[in-house]
Amino acid sequence: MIGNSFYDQVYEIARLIPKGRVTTYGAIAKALGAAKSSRMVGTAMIHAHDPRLKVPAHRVVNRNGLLTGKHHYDTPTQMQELLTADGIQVIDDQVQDFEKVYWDPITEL
DNA sequence: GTGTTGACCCCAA
DNA sequence: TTTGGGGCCAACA
Repeated sequence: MIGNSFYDQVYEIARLIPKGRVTTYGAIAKALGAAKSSRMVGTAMIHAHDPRLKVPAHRVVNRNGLLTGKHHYDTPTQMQELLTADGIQVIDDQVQDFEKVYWDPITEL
């Protein structure tokens, strides 16, 4: 059963994020035609914990490339380690070379 | 049913 | 640099 809710659209795009790349909440919201609803993208990610969704929430960061949602993981380093495992350098909750690893769902999709 | 909060973003002073 | 305001809307008390 595939829903068409805003959340499901967010999850759909999040799954398309290539390994070793990241995107932002705002970019996803904008790609869905709801640029001002970027907040909802973040809220949706909280629900993304459900393993059935298979959403790589760790590849979604805020506009500054900062890991704002890391506190929602089991451990404060979980998100950072997942990104590092993807080949992304993360120092002090900040994605390094953010411009290079940034994946724009609008341009790339 | 109302009020507050929040993994955000943009703009102004 | 920090602070404040507006917008969006789901989840929660």
